[in-house]
Amino acid sequence: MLALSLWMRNPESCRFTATMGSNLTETEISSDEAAPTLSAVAKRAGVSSITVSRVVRLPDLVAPETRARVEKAMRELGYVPNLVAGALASAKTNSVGVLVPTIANSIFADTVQGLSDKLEPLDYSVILAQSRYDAAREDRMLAALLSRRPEAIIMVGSPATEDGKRLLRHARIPIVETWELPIDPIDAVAGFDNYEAGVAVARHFIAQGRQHLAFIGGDDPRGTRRWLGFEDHALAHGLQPPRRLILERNASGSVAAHANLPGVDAVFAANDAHAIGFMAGLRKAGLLRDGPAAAQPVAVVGLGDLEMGRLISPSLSTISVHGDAIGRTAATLTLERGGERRIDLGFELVLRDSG
Amino acid sequence: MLALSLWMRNPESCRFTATMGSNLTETEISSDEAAPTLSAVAKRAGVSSITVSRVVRLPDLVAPETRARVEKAMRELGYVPNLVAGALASAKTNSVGVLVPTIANSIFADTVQGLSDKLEPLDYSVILAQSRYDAAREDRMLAALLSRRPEAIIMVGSPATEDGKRLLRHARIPIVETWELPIDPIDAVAGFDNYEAGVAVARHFIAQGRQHLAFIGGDDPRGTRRWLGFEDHALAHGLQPPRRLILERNASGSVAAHANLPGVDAVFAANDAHAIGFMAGLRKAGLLRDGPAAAQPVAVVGLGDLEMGRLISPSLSTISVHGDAIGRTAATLTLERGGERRIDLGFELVLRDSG
DNA sequence: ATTGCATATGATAGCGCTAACATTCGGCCA
DNA sequence: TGGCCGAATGTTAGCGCTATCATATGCAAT
Repeated sequence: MLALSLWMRNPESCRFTATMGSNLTETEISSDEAAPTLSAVAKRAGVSSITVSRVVRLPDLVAPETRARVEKAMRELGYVPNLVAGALASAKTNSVGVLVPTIANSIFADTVQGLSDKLEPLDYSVILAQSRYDAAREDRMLAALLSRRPEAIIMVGSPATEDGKRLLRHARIPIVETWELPIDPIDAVAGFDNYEAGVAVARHFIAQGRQHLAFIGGDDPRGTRRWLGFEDHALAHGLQPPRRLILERNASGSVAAHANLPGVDAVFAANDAHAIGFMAGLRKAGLLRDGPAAAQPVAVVGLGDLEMGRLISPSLSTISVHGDAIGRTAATLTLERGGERRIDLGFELVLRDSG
Repeated sequence: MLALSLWMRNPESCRFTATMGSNLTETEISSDEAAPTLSAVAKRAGVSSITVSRVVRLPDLVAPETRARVEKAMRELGYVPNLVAGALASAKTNSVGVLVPTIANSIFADTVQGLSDKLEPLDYSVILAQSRYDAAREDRMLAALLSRRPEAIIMVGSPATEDGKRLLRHARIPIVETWELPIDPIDAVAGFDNYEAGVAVARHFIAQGRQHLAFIGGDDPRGTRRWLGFEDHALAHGLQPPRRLILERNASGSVAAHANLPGVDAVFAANDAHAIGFMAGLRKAGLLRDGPAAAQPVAVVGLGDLEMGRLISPSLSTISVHGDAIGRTAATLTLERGGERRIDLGFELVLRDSG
């Protein structure tokens, strides 16, 4: 193999062997040549490079025998098209930028999964960036994404800064904001009404006869909208002002949360992880029953409908949101320019045993 | 604004206003011009395009006054560099391809998070692809990634097919395989020994006096390695052959699993989600205690150390694996060519109340 | 035979940027 | 005073493709 490899270093030899009908495979190509280009394939197949380009992109335009010859040359050289060059020449990158606050341990992963599943079969690539809930980093990431000239940007929420919004507005590509329904969207929207989700939970707690409500979770824009709906509805129905506890983003903090909420008999957690952490705290305090919601000293409702919430005991009541549907819808909105640009995917209050 | 916008359509007018010292911002640029290029900025600033290029990439090489002038022009035009063109010219894309089986509800999200956190500050972009545990799709995704000419590829596991391996070997870029320790790696490795993880759990069950072992989970390569270690160790210690139940990838299937495992008194679940699902089934069957491991009729150990496992009751014993550390290490391996190329990040058997 | 038209292929000119090599100009040393 | 150097800027020639417009060829319709 070494000898072969050295021998192969002369491109003419390659060509010669191929002409002689050897069935060289790409494994046998010398390893110190530059990656083969369109024109290398063209030369080997005895056609012009545009014909090779057509074999890759528009095979129907090429006569079967020519195509076969070119495909053979591509295989022999181990040709991998260079989409960077292709994108520059065609002004089409076939990529979409995706910006999420975080991908780890988060429901946004479902959204990324959903949109990838829709886009990958269409030969779009996903360029992923994370803002980590940091406005400055978000702006940097948006600029970084845009400089790769994606065909569209899909993001969770809206840009936190005016600079970010301006950047997107000037990009002249489809922009999809997700997981909320901004009043003044940049372009398209695929989400649900976080305020109404808060209202729905408050309404449920009130119907259940709960008196002292609390909200736990982050203070990101979506969490805050949920809180506002929750608070407004509780106040409108004459309850004591609900309490709001802002927690770190990991669920462990929520375990200790109930100590800071004396007298509270119903808790809306901004996401299921927090809800489950909070329930762990309740259990330690002897305030969790395996019975139905009515038997719970403290009712708990989460948001997200994690699979895990169905499995634990007591099972977790939650606002169910279809993260993957949001992703798929967002993908559709990037591909179709016409039609409705504001899609409310709604949510559902799923009542189980926790509250 | 409309009038201004129309008026601005004439580039000469733009230039004129700028010359007059107006503080136009990019919001005021007409919306039907093509995205500004380097040379548009250069023309406006009265320099050559290479100088603009230097202001963007090597600002120290440009005199402060020139730089200021160029930066002003960039701001006024709302210039966003075109990295596609830059990548083609410099043969450097500043991107890495990342291939995971799935990102939703999975520990791989931690790995993606970890590597992004390391790469994004260095101005690398992450191109994300999912194989969905499908060998054909994996090969397609690898080819798609490579055609974008990433500087490196980071993937979970090894390519399932020879074609995939060959593709990567010929790419002549750093390749990092993660979450396992292949005997014959393509290039670099950041993972742990799945076989030994299985051994560790079997050893623990034996020490605990358990007699009838079972393994539940997927039949992907890593799950299978865990099973093999588990099985080998159990057999070597004279136990009955352990049972293996292959489940769908969602945890719900595991809820019913114990019905198919009569007489089993210790279960190793290939991941924490399955473990928690299995425990939900045990609870329904009255086979779960809130006491310590020794009190459990059926011991359960998971893998992954999800935060949730610590929160539920009984708390979940698990093989702890640092997914984010795997990601960060993989990122480091893509950036540094020298040094150790096979990094075993190990695992830890964390014993809690479930087994 | 001529026209017309579809099919198959090619020549040419960029896409927007950067690498590599000039060039200019003042200052400083011998 | 000539030569040399570094700092600042420019010129040129691509990177590997694709859009666009030719150019051949065969064949049915006139």
